[in-house]
Amino acid sequence: MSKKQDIMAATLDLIHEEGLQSVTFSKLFKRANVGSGTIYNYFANKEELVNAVYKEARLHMGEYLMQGYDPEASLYERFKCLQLNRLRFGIDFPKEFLFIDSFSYSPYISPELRNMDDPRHSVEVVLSLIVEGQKHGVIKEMDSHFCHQLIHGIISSVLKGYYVEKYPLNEIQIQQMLEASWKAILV
Amino acid sequence: MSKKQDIMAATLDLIHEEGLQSVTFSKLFKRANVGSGTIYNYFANKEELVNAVYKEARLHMGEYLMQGYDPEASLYERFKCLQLNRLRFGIDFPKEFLFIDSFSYSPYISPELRNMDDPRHSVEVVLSLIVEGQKHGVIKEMDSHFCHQLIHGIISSVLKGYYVEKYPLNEIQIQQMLEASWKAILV
Amino acid sequence: MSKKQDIMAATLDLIHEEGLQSVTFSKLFKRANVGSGTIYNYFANKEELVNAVYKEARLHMGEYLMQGYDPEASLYERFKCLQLNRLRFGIDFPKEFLFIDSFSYSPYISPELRNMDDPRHSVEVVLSLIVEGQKHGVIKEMDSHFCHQLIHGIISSVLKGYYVEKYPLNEIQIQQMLEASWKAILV
Amino acid sequence: MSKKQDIMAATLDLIHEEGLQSVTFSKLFKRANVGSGTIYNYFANKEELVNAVYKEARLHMGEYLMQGYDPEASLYERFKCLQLNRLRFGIDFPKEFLFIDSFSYSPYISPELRNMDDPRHSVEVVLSLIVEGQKHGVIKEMDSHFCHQLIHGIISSVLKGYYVEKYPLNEIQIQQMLEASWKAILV
DNA sequence: TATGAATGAGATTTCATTCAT
DNA sequence: CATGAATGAAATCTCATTCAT
Repeated sequence: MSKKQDIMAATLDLIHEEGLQSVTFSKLFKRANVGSGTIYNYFANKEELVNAVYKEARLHMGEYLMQGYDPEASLYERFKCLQLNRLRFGIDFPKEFLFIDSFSYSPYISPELRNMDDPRHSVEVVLSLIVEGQKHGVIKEMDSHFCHQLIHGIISSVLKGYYVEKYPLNEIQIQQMLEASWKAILV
Repeated sequence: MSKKQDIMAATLDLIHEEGLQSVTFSKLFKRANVGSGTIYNYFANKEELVNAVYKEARLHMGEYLMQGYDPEASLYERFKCLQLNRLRFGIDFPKEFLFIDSFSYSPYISPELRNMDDPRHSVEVVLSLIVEGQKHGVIKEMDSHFCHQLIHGIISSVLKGYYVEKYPLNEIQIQQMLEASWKAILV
Repeated sequence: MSKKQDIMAATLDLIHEEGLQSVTFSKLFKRANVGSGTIYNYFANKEELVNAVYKEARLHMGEYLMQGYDPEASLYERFKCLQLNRLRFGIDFPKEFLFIDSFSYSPYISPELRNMDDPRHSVEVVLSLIVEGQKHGVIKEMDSHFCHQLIHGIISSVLKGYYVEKYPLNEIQIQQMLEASWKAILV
Repeated sequence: MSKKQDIMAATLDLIHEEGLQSVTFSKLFKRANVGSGTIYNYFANKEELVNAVYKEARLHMGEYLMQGYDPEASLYERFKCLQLNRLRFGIDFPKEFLFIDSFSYSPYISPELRNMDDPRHSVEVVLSLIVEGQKHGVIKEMDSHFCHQLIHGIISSVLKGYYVEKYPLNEIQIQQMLEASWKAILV
């Protein structure tokens, strides 16, 4: 792995373990096993580093969300695919997921980055799925971004409870989550 | 307003505007219009200050959630009251709401504080409401904490989209949110 | 003496002893006997500090140049007063003099500062003295700034040779310098 | 041009533009268009590089000063030749001239280098010219080094005023400088 | 209580130098 | 010879905290 990757991975680890406000460069260098000046070959400062980590995590998640997505499948099948992919991303990559969740609404992340779409256009896909469902009279009429927030909010919240071990997250809960988020937006 | 209140208000303002990691004491003193030593008459250090602000916000929210709560009302009326109170708290006190939301899972807040209940027992009330609904066959069987996360996640998420001006949040959206969260957990 | 004065005096000392490029903050703090953060209460950074020291030295020299200056005295008496004052300033305050001499034409000093006049208007006095002498047919016609440089250049150069102990600088040499600079600009 | 020459030229340029204390190796490499390790093939460290640049500039100036010098010419002709050569060197090679002027008394330059004479013995020539003039009763009796400083000081000072565009430096001013420096040391 | 100049530990950042290619 | 990524010692700078007033 390249030094740059080492640094970004160590950054994500430390933010997850101790929170951004206690990530110092010296902890970072030790963790990433690089010299103290090395970071400046890649990032002008801490803010740029954190933004780069955020961007990479978003790209990773965007990629993951589209796994196995079949544009020809039924509306519900596609909904289910997107919701499950998101949940599984949160289960498989808790550090990335929590980091994105915490910083998406933080002043640390620039608004352009917050509103970025990814190469697989996962954001657009969700939004157009919602609009399509509304056109077919299956999903309730409402602002598509609002609807987007509804179904994602459920996943985030369920994952956070799982992360602090309020409950397990196995097939039963996964089905409950899926059902809840689908029923929430049906007409 | 007392010096102590000035300091706590300035802390919340700055956390909201720039994020905890960029709140420095010198910014705080300028904003609160107090001398740099004054804070130490009230708080032993920065962590204590932030915890005090968190505690106050939690108490404020706990109080707010129980406004107009009638234990004799119908299940749905009580559900509606709690959900609307929470949403309205987020609308009326965005700084408090976001602060609680961001730091509830942060290492900066002591675990005892994170798990605190308030004098009005708002957390317990929600959980027992869920259990009661399940006993009556109205709410779907699932872990009550899981269910709690579902309905709160919707509110948090909807509010965050509103905060970044993705959409307005007037009576129409409020009703949509209410309906969505109720349908999400019905049998 | 105030901390600010301590810092500025230590800066001048160190620049004189080791040159600007080897003045580090840690040497500065030790020499000035202040804590490492103290400087930032007074100067935003090193450049501001050096500029402040330069400005103070210029003010000091401007003050010194006008000592005993009698506007009613004869042209030569006034010339002599100004030249002697400048030379004596160089003898009495070698650190200030050399610092001004070295940095006046260095990119480190902002052009506004280089061209500053002082409250006693010593620069203007010299220039108008030259113009007056030219009007009376005593001093050769030439650009007054050019003439200014001629007579100051002699002093600077003589002082620098003295500083490295090429020769002593007692009454004999002082009279020789005075005579040379006067003859240099006569018609 | 060789890499070595590129590096030395870039060093002189940067010192002229920003001052020695802000010449960093990374600026140097970019300017000289060489890799960061290349310099160590030619110079052991920064100090050696700067000393090499100083030495080359001194040799260049020493060579230049003796241009067209005719040992058989009259005393004034020889004086004039040396003074004009020095002035013209300053006009044609401002970076070299200023660099020599600034660093001749700086601790960065080793003392042996500061006191070097050049292969054309320009320093000795000036000093013996002064002594000869005094023997013939043309130049006023004074320490020859002192006299040397007088006439060089005029040139340096006039050049520095010209560099910061206080006045032009064409034939008129050149003659005025020549006359002034000659009259300054006549009996 | 309230203040704010002073502090210094520790954070960030720079930059001359090395070394594998 | 030439390169430039990597280094880490040393520099600059920040900021929570103290303390005399």
